[in-house]
Amino acid sequence: MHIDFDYFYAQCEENLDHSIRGRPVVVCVYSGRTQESGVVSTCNYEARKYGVKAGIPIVRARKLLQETQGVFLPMNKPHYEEVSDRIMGILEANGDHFEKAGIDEAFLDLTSRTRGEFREAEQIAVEIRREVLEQEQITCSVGIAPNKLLAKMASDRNKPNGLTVVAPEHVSEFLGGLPVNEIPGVGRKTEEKLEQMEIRRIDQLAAIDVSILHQKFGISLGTYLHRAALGEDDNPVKERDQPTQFSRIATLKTNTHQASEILPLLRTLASAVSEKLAMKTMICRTISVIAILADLSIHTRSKTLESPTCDEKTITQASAELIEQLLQSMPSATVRRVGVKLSALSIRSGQTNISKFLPQ
DNA sequence: GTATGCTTTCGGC
DNA sequence: TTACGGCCGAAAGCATAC
Repeated sequence: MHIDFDYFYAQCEENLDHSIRGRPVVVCVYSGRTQESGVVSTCNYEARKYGVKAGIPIVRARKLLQETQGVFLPMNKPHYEEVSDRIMGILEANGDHFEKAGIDEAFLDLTSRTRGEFREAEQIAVEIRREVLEQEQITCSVGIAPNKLLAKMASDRNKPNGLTVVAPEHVSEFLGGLPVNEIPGVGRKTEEKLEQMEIRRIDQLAAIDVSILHQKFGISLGTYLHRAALGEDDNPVKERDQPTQFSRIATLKTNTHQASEILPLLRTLASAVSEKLAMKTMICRTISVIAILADLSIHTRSKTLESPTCDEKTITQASAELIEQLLQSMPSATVRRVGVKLSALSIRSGQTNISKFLPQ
């Protein structure tokens, strides 16, 4: 089973202020560069009627909603995380295995508690939706299917507040007429490549020889596309353990190539992400910087340490060196946004190094 | 050639 | 027609060791 919280951030905002219900609600990420610069994070369905959607610039959403009583709100992520955590608790209690797949979605494996009976899974879905609505006033869309891939595609079918069941004997009719971009992982690039092959629907993809897909997309993606088109997926619902990376990214006031104009913001980001690492009592072995240029192209440079660290000075210093290195390697780069990413994480145990075990 | 590890890019939400 | 965030995880691409 896949559970997706409907237009989650905007629904949280509707619950914080009931007076905005029924009006277009747009949750925004303001970059701080100018009054209205930034993008739409998500919006409710009233706003979607006018063409507003995640990822478009805020100024464009303003124009689309200029004739309406549209509400524009800044993102309040800590609040959404609190609501999400409580809902995840409800979900976890209702499955044999639970997997959080993002702030607003999760998978449950119900195989053993329903003994594979889809009607029983459907009853559990009804119960879950009632409980989440009662406790948190959040509606969800749910997909029930033989595996994670199909469950996710099923939850997408009837949004918002939908419940879609795809029993094993209905898999091919469910997939048949859908466009290829309904397959998770098929974005604009893969869609275009398939379009060139005149493959638009999943049933057309299913009819293609797997060796042709290997040739066009490589073994990994080719095999995935072939199996997905047949509704095959054997990934288990698996509890996600520790996070694998932390990052902080922000937009510069003005674009620049000068390291001196980037370093103050970069240091702030390095400090913030170091603090997050320390708060989680973790250490990192790899430090990366990310630069997004004026043309929105993304470039990164990274460094892997001999021994992992959580030291803010070390992380700040490495970040500064990496951005200098990136700027030198791209003499014409005009930077718009910068970020710092920490990865190769591990849990910090009692000792910070092994020196006391080495011979003197 | 295969396995492994590191760097960079891609894509979802 | 343009406009344009901040995260995350995974895959791709490449180098090295055997």
